[in-house]
Amino acid sequence: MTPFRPGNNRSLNLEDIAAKAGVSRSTVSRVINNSPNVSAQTRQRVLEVIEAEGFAPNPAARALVTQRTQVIGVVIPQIPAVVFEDAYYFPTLLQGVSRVTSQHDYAMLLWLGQSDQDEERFYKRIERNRLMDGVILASAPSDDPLIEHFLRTDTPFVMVERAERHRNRISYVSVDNIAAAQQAVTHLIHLGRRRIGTITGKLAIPDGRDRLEGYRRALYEAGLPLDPALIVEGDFTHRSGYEGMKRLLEQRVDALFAASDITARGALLAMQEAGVCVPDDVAVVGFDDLATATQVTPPLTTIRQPIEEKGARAAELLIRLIEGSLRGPQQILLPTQLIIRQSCGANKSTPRT
Amino acid sequence: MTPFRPGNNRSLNLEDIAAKAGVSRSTVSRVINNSPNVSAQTRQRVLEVIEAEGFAPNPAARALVTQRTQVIGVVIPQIPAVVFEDAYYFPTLLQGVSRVTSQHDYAMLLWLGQSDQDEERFYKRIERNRLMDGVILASAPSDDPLIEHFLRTDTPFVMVERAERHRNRISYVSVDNIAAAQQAVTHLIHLGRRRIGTITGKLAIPDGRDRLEGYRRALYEAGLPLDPALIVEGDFTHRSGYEGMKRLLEQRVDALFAASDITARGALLAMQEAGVCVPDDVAVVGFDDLATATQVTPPLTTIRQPIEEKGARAAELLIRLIEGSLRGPQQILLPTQLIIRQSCGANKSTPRT
DNA sequence: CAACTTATTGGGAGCGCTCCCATAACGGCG
DNA sequence: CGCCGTTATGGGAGCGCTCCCAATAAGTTG
Repeated sequence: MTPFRPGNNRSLNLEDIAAKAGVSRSTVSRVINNSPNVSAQTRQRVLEVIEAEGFAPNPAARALVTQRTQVIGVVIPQIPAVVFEDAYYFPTLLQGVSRVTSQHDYAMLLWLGQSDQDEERFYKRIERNRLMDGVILASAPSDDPLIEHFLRTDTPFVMVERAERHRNRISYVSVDNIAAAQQAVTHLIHLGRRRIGTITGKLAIPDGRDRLEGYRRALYEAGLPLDPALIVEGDFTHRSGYEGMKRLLEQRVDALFAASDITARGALLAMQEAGVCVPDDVAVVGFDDLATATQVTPPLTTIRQPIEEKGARAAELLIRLIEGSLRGPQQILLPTQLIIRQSCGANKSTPRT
Repeated sequence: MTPFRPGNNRSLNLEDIAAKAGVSRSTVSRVINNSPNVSAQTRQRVLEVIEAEGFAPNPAARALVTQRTQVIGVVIPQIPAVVFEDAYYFPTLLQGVSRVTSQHDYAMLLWLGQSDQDEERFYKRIERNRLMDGVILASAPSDDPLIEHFLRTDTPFVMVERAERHRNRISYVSVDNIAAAQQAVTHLIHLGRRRIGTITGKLAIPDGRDRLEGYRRALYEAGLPLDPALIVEGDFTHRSGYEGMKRLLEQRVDALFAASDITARGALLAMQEAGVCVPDDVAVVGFDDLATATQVTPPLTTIRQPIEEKGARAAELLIRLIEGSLRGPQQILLPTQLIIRQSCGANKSTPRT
């Protein structure tokens, strides 16, 4: 990396390397871009010079002509509520994205929405930025203006939630939240629970709505009534779990399906304070299988979703869309898994791990 | 954003805008760069065209000549142990960085170390990348090879921990971990605790070492013996808190200073399982004041450090170094605050917030 | 009113790369 | 041994911008 600094002697370019290797600019370019039309010995010689000089081509010059930057963007518009509470989720997702971009030699430009700040400015900055070959859009509400913009400008992008509004034009990587939630709630039903409450996630986000839908379907399939009083709207946060559970306790629920582990933890706290025993009085199932799931008492039964893989697959898909080896829209659902620990009461002896 | 796509009609450039406004390329450039030598009415006309067309100058072309990209990097080499456990820390730090880069119209390139993957490749990719005007280096071990590299290549960079090895050549933004830890432990001493154990952070990282040093100094100042058996080496993780506390309980400690809130939570869990009462049997003080501190029972007494501000100040400093309005090295220590809740036993009635 | 500033504006050069085309080198073959 | 298809190499053009300098317009002054 060689940014400009006062007095900086300019860094090497193709011509310099060419001179040192006794060839032309073009040949060096061919070597760097793995063009086949270079003799083995010439290639060898050039590579040696490149290595010795630690040369790397100027990405700006390259981008100027190729119209490619080898940079993808990751946009997370909804910082405050979601990211900070569910703090495990985003680093993990980013980790997955990072793993794949690294493999494919892309860099990752991160855009975090600011709660306090001008939203319009945020969007404008992203829309005007022309440094990105494509974008991963995470936890965006389904009416996010960027969706329209990317569609209109034909910008490759991948969402990490199920798309709704333009569902047949949008690529995404997600899990089957409906089926997963249904499995979680059905599990509670099989354990004999009948008054099952739920604290939902943010209902502006498909994941939140889908998990609620899964809850509904499980009750319906089991022929149980759908009691609105047992559904508390939350937003994935700890607080919404804590407050929501207080209300559900008044309804004398015997089980809880929480839309995230963080929310479940908030609910656990409320029950602990109320002297309610988990799982004997109330059985609990969470969602995500964050690290925190095993760090509470009792350890949480939950739905494991492959967050890191979600990020990785999204990045992979995006890069293929950018490079044209795949055409959109592509929609991928990754499998989830019900992880049974103690909080649901099905299992008295599972270890913490 | 207008990446290349097959069949894409090339996006607008200065010349196009100039034609539409009836001026020359140069004048448009002057308007965009706020050069004073443009008549008010010309400027007005050009701005209108720019707005109407949604034009933004091609950053690659601009970077090619200015040698500036308006991009800073954020490098976090130590993902696995630190980021995932202490998951609140990094999003918050990034949030702070993002707030400031957004204000100054910089973009943020994120580099996450991969646990499983070729470390050398990671460093090489960063060193070779020439898209960054400067770098923020977070949670790097003090012998991180990037430090040497940035110094050698004269790349502006800022660390968010106290620098050690080249301390008089490196800019950083941190908190006074030593003083903060000392305050925490002194607080325990004032509460009458005498067998105070500590579970340290990662000792390869200055923050970890400094917090241990603060612990030492507090004991020394109070004339208490320094018992090596009461010092358990950890790494900021929940697990190290859980395991570490088991060992400390054998030593019959009456207080714990944990190097992070996550670690404190692990310790709390171990004590809960052992039937040890907090704060009556063992008083606990953590570090960081993460959201989780108020979400456990009892709520954690802890040292609050301004993580978001740390990121923001680091970004601000970096940008000033890049733009030359400040010369390095600059070293900034932000204030911390002892937040007293119930886990130390000093306060029986504080609410959760 | 000529000479001289000063405020605007236009256009050439060049940043470092890729792409295209022209040229050179090289065998193999009739 | 001349001809032709490869294969390898070199150099021009141009991506879209900024910077510099020249040119023009406009205003000032002796």
